[in-house]
Amino acid sequence: MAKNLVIVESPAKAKTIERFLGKEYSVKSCFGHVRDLSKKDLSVDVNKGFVPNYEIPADKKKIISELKKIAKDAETIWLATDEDREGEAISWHLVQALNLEEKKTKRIVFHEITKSAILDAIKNPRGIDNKLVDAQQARRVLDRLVGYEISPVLWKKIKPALSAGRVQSVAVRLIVEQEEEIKAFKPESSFKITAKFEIVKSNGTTFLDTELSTRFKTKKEAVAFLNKCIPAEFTIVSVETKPAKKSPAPPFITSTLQQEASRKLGFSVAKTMLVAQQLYESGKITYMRTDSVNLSNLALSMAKKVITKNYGEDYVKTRQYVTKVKAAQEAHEAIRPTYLENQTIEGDASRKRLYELIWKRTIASQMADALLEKTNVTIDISTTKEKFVAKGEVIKFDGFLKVYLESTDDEVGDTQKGVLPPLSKGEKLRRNIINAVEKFTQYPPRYTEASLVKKLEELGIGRPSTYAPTISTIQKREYVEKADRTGVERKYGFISLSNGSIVEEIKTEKTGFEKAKLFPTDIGSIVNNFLVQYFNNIMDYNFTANAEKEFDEIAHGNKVWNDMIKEFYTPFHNCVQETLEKSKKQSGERLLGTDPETGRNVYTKIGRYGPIVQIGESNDEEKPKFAGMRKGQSIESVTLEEALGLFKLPRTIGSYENEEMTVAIGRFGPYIKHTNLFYSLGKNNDPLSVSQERAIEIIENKRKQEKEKIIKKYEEDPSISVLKGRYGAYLKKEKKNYRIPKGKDPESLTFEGCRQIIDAADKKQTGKKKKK
DNA sequence: CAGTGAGCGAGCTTCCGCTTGACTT
Repeated sequence: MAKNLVIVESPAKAKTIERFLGKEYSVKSCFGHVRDLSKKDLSVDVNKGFVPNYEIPADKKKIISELKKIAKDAETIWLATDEDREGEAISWHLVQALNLEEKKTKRIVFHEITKSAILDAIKNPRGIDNKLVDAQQARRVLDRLVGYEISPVLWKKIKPALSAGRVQSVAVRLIVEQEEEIKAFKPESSFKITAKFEIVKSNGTTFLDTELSTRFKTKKEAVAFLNKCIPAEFTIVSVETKPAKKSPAPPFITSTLQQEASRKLGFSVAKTMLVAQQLYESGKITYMRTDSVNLSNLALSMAKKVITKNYGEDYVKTRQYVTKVKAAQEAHEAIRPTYLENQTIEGDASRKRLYELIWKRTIASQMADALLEKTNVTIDISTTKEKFVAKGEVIKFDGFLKVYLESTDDEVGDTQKGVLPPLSKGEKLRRNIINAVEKFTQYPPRYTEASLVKKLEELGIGRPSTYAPTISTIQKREYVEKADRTGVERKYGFISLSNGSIVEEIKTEKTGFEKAKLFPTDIGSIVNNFLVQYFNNIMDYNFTANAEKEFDEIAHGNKVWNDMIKEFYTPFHNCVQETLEKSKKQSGERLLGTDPETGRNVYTKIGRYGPIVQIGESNDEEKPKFAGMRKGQSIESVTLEEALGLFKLPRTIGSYENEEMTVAIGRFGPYIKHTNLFYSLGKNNDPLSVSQERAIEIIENKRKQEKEKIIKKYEEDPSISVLKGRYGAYLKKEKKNYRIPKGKDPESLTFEGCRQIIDAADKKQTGKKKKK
């Protein structure tokens, strides 16, 4: 048994450290937090100093008993959890959960996983910082109080199973308010003037693209300007060149990795984290949940070596970046390749692409600035005071641009700047073509998953480990949905002057195209408006930042954590009580009009399972009729006609094989029912208009697919079959699925073989149940 | 997997932050 037990949070980290420390040390991981408030109830004694009631969650029991056993025999236990608020608390919880003796226990910290950093840490142990632990307890208790007191208000006043929280509710608010701004946005148009000039030289003609420094509000003004250009002389009045430089972006942290992987690779936030986790576990990159842009000295010298070898000494510039994120806790390094000499790795396409992105970003961050020369050319028009301007940009030294350039969120790029032909002051230019194009102002951009993370980080809300889960929570609760919009056609004016004549045209363009953007749902808007009205301080964008200041006070010993919580809780709890008493039930009800058949009112509102349409009042003698709304419909925008259409279902659309076919919409979308079997209509078939022929086609298609899935059937028992599924071949008996053990060929599986697999699996299952 | 929705009332839902597998059809 080793004399020393070292406990870290991540098993991958444990493995690495064990190599550095040798036989005397056994390095284990505790897999993050080991104790938490019980999920069942509030678990905070609000009447007695907010004492938290911690327990060891079921999935942590095993690891705790294992650590207990090793700790008992060890001489010294080294708590090497992260050096931040949560990490300090994990160490404290370990002491509590493992009953560690104070004289046997030492707390150590390191920021980079290198042998020297770890040996250094071992030489400088300390005790647990109880003030920092208290700050974490305040954070934990505050989040519990907010989440577990407001959520039940929503269940009563809006709909069951909803949730509210310090982080998720503000994330939803950002999206709802952005959408409101977009709805209120009135695009304004103006005419942008561009001109192409000819430069005639003895060795040929070249062209110069320019833009007028002013835009015109109306078509009339634009036409008047073009008319003035017909007789005009165009003269270069100035050519200015000045040097400029571009610097590389800092190395990746969690949020910037998510943004760049989204822009450059099209990854969702969840996918980026999944792939990064795989790279981390296989030792390819450093830890992927970090808010620090810091690189270890080892990494800096490795980068210098690689850059010198690949691109030459001129391209090296060692840089240490300073973290801009205000709430940063900086327990880890930036995200970088473990071995910078590996420009690429083996593995599937996603891993390879994400790794290469990280490699480029890291290397570029240690490279020289790019040196540019910017040129501005101003052209005088003899008949009017406006000026044409040409802008050029030449790269004199590419520096870091050789490897990597950060992308931006703006989809519409500026006109390409490039090399300008040689020009001089006083030179006369010949007009080739001048265009006036009507341009519209753009509504504010909708959030993508990654740009929402960026915004949250700027507000200091959420942590690297929670960005991805938060994004998925607000979608799972159906507050927000990720969707595409095809966009609509829009007419715009186009006026052109060439060869002395002016031609006016009306052209069309696509606008409002969106891809994978976050849209608020009806429920999201209703919940948000309710929370903003009744819990304005929690919904304030500065609530978290202010709370963080108080956590810092606690960590510095200037404030007692229970006092801080009390100050918050007393008015907060009053607010909860008052809201329960005073607020009305929110259903987002909207009167659409009257049903022409019965004359009854048609409403749309939130029902127990989501948005519904209702015909008639609930206290009418005849019961009201209900229908669930379809995906893509919303309380706000649904029309009376669309709403009434929902009541045309279920409808019978004829028969097939002497059995009736009916079409309806269920929880999983529109479907056809035939002989008690369900066939999904999919996105492309409209349940209101789908024909008998098309329905039969769908049924036959599904049958064919089912047939193709079958690899094997057995005469002995027709309920058993070998099928082809998403994860390869599997066994099915009645409604249960079974895995086929590795090494067994599904094609040649005998009936007896199947029986054995099923029996073995069933036995294992009952065994598991007994254990529980 | 699959057709709910009023009202009645039981019993349930919920937070944020730290970390990974075991499992899927």
